Amino acid sequence: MDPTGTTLTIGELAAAVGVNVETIRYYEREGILPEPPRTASGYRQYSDADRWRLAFIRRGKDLGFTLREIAELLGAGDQRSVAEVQRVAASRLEQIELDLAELTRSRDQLRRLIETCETGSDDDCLDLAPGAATGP
Amino acid sequence: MDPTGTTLTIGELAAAVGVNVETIRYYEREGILPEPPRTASGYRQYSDADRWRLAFIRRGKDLGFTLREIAELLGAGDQRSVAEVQRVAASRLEQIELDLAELTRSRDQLRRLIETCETGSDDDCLDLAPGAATGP
DNA sequence: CTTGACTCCGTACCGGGGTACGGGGCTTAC
DNA sequence: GTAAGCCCCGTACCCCGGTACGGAGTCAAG
Repeated sequence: MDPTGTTLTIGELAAAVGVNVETIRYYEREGILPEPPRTASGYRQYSDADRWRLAFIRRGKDLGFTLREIAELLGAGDQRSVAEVQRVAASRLEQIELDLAELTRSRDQLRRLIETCETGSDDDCLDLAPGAATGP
Repeated sequence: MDPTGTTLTIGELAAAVGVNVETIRYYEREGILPEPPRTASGYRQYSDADRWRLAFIRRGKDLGFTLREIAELLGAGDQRSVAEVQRVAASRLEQIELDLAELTRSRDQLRRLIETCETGSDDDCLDLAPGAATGP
């Protein structure tokens, strides 16, 4: 099947990009990857453009974009614009900053809890509670 | 029903702790809250100990523990120990540090991407790609 | 007594991102 | 020709922490 190597089977594409075959089918179902042409016997035939698209999706995921955002970026075919990438990236960045702040707060609270368990009262430690009422 | 106020209905407990009624039922199903005694007609009767337990769960969640970890901490009734709290807290803290590191990496990558979109080549921006091949 | 708010229960569903299964058809190398 | 290893498809299931639904029973206030 295509000994010139200009098209890829789903398994070859998966291996090339480092993704599960089922994942590719899932992306297709979700409309994130377009339906490729098929051989006479129904096998999917992927092109280099598809390989690029899939790698793009991976990069997007690594940056923390959701599949919906990535779909949006890949969205209207060649309508992808620098402005759109900037907009989505900025919005994602904003969310990350929020998540970081929250996680940092949790981290600090946890550190205080551990400190309390080491040097404070057992009751406070067992309550997980900075300043709460003592247990039952 | 119990005008002395020594027990709480599920709705009262929910209001007292700031939680949805369905959530309490869910916690019970999951074994995180014990099954309370019932009135003759089947209504759940919660005690102050339950109120404390539920508040504990909330605090635990705020600290980022999973419900399983919280169940573990509440686990063997009064077997809760300072050592156990420290162990679970330390393990959670470790995970948080990992998450923070990963999120920070994403943030930095995103900042670079936005920078590229502002001042670099459009192709690099549209690839989301620091140093990748250019698109189709 | 009636009305309205509360409670009961089981079950299904949400989002996000896939993974797994199973019974069949195709291709390829030996 | 035959066996291994792909690929097809639909469907169900995973985690997590709940939320929603809907019909029936119960409780308190007026």
